[in-house]
Amino acid sequence: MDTSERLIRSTQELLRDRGYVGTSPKAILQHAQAGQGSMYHHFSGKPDLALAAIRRNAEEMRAEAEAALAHGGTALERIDAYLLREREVLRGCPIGRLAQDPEVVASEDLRQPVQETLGWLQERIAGVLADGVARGELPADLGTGATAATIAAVVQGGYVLARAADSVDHFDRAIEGVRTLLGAISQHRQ
Amino acid sequence: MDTSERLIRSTQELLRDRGYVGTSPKAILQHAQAGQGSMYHHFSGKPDLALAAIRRNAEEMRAEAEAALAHGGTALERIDAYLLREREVLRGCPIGRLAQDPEVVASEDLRQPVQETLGWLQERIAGVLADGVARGELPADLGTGATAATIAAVVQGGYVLARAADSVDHFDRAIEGVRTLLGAISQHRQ
DNA sequence: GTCTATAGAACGATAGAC
DNA sequence: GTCTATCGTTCTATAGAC
Repeated sequence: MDTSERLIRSTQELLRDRGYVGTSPKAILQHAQAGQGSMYHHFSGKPDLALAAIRRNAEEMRAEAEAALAHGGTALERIDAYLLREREVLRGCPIGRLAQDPEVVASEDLRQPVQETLGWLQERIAGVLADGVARGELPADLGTGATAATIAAVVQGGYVLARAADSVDHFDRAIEGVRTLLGAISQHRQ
Repeated sequence: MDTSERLIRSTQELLRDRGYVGTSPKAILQHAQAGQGSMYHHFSGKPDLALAAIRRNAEEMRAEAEAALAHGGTALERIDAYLLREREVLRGCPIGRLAQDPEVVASEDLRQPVQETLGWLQERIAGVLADGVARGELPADLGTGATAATIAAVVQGGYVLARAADSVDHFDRAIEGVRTLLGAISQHRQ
């Protein structure tokens, strides 16, 4: 693996674990086993390298979400596949994490991939729900956009509750709650 | 207002906006209009002052949540009062914010009030839901604990989605979705 | 209690040799 | 492309005068 790639991957890890303000170039260089010169040869500075790493994290998260949501079955089975997919819960969401970082939110460039990815996720979930409505699996008056936002929020909030309690159970419990609510509404269809 | 109080309140503001790793003693002192000596006279250092500020933020958040949840009416009306209470959404949750901070999570002392507050919140919501079940407003087989976790997670996740999009609408949409789901289940009672 | 001065380390970035 | 040396600043904390 070349140095540029090692730098990006190291930054992905550190951004996820410590956020942007909590990640120093020095820490990245140590993790990537690279020298000062390498980083400033391949990237213009910390924001540039971080942007590359955030985009990579965004691609990966999108691919994993898509893999779950593209499954066959009913709309609810596809949502379940997404909600129950494997996650490193206590490390937090590599993208959602950054929405809480003051310098990411303050920078149009750094925030853009975060906004795009979470926006895409909600639209993708809303599409799956709309399929379910079209097939008569879900009530016709289900607000697909609002429900999709709720599903995405439960996952993001689940990370928060789990990290606060230092326990994956708290994530699982929030997911269980929303799955129960969704299951009840599906049997409630017109 | 005395200096100690000004230091705590300034730290409350900065912790909420920038987190623990993003907040320096220097920034606190400027915000509080205090000198270097004052801070180290009243507090042993950054962690000590941060702990005082986190506890204060926790008290305040708890009081505001309690005010909403203690309202009269049905269980769902009380949950609604909580979900719809005024918030500075784009600033994020003063407590949930800290669950994403690497140094808060790494310190037992700093994480404790975060864990306690979010734990209390979920128990309080679960209690309101249990009241609703006892009164026949909600289905007997509602998992009150899991549902409470979901409600708390939607709020925390709503902050994340809103900050990512730089738009309060994204918070409101997630809240709308969970209110609709809860409303449907309440008419679904046995 | 509050001030200024200072400490040693880490911060993010640049320079210039190889 | 990568290295080491260095820059000016900020970080968190301490010292000592007042």
